Amino acid sequence: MQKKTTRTGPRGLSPQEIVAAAVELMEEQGEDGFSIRKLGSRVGCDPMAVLYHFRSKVGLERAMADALNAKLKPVDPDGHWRTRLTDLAQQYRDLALRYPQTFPLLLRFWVTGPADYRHAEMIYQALADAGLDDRQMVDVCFGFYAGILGLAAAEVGGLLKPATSENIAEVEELSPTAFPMTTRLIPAFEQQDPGRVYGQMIEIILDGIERVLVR
Amino acid sequence: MQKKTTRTGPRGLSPQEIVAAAVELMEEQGEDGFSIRKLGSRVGCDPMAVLYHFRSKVGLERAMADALNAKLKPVDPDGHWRTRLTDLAQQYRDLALRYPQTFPLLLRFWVTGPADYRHAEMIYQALADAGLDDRQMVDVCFGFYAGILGLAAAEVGGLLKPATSENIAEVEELSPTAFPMTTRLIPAFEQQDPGRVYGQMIEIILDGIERVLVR
DNA sequence: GATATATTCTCTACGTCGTAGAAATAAAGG
DNA sequence: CCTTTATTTCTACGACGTAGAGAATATATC
Repeated sequence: MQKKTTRTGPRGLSPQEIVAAAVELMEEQGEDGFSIRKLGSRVGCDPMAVLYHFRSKVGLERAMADALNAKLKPVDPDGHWRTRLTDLAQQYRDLALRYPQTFPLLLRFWVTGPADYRHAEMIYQALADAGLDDRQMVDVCFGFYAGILGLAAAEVGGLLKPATSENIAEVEELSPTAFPMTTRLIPAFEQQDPGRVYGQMIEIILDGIERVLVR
Repeated sequence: MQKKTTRTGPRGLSPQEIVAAAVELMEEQGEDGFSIRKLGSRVGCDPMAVLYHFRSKVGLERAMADALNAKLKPVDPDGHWRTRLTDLAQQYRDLALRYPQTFPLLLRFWVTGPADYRHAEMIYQALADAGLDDRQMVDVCFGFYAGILGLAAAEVGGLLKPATSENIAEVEELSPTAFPMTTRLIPAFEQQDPGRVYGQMIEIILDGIERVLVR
């Protein structure tokens, strides 16, 4: 009779490694192809072992989001406040570009874990250096964060890409009288550059923050 | 013998009504509780009839997103450009608050359908009135849209809400030396107001747009 | 060392899901 | 009438998340 080869009991499965494998799987297969079962077979354990560590699929996804968040590096505290916020914003963009499939989780779980506090603290300090008062700091911090995540998510969603020829064809179908601006801007659509849009928008927000002071 | 009561063949099932019922179902049950099968039983047809009209669940979700988008009303074209953009931004906020479960679809399908063009045209015209050149108009339009959607999504995600006592307790656990700002701002956390954060951020963005001109 | 307890992992099974494929019905055009 | 086309239903399949029970290991207590 065949002896059962499956072994149970503690094997030192590390939650961190599971999360890392989960992010990898998500990037390879996308949200639709991502499942606890596939993840289990990838890390070589029963699917239920994953759930034991994270309680549910949602719990795992939360952990994945926090793992992404934890990849951000502290900004240089000696830089100008604008430089620091720009740096942080660019880090979010880079994160989104490197993990396009996983990044949207950050917009499902707006607060994911301890890493959030570190980033918020950086933003608060930058805004304090900018001269905002306490209430403004809190308001602007959350607004800034939400705006950045929206921008980064839009980029991985493909909104900021230069228009394809199909896009252009679609726009050319529009009535020039009903859509005078849209049709006029066709040449500009083809020359869109996600990085430029992103950077431009960051500048706009930082300029706006500066003007909070004089209002 | 019981006569089969199920009837097949055209019955005048309208895609629009299906989408409306889908949004309703999504609002009642949330994303997890939302399924084609439940939707079918709600509109009184076989689940596959739904798929016939929308090809797939994703196709249906796209249509739902576009249906939400189509609820926005044109802004008064005679208003100041700032008023128009503020109005539009507030409409997105209202939409998110009224359809919190469905709204996140807009961040999955960044461009959903024809309604998008109408909104984009409004933004272009406002930005033209603000004095931006063609390239700036396109860049800022997409950036503005992404930022607004991020803000609205953050609000329905609960990021902008005043801190709960559990939040506060969590922050109080942080080291005051490692998190000087965060701990200092505790009083401000309790007095957060989503509407104020949202409005403040819109102002910041509009101020920033204005300053694009003088750079 | 022996025993008890807690932790970690596997197995089995259940209900639900999206949807491919085929068949049935109705409407429209000849 | 017949043929074609557009709708709707039926059936069935594989995959999914996870509850519940049990097995194996580690750790604590004596």
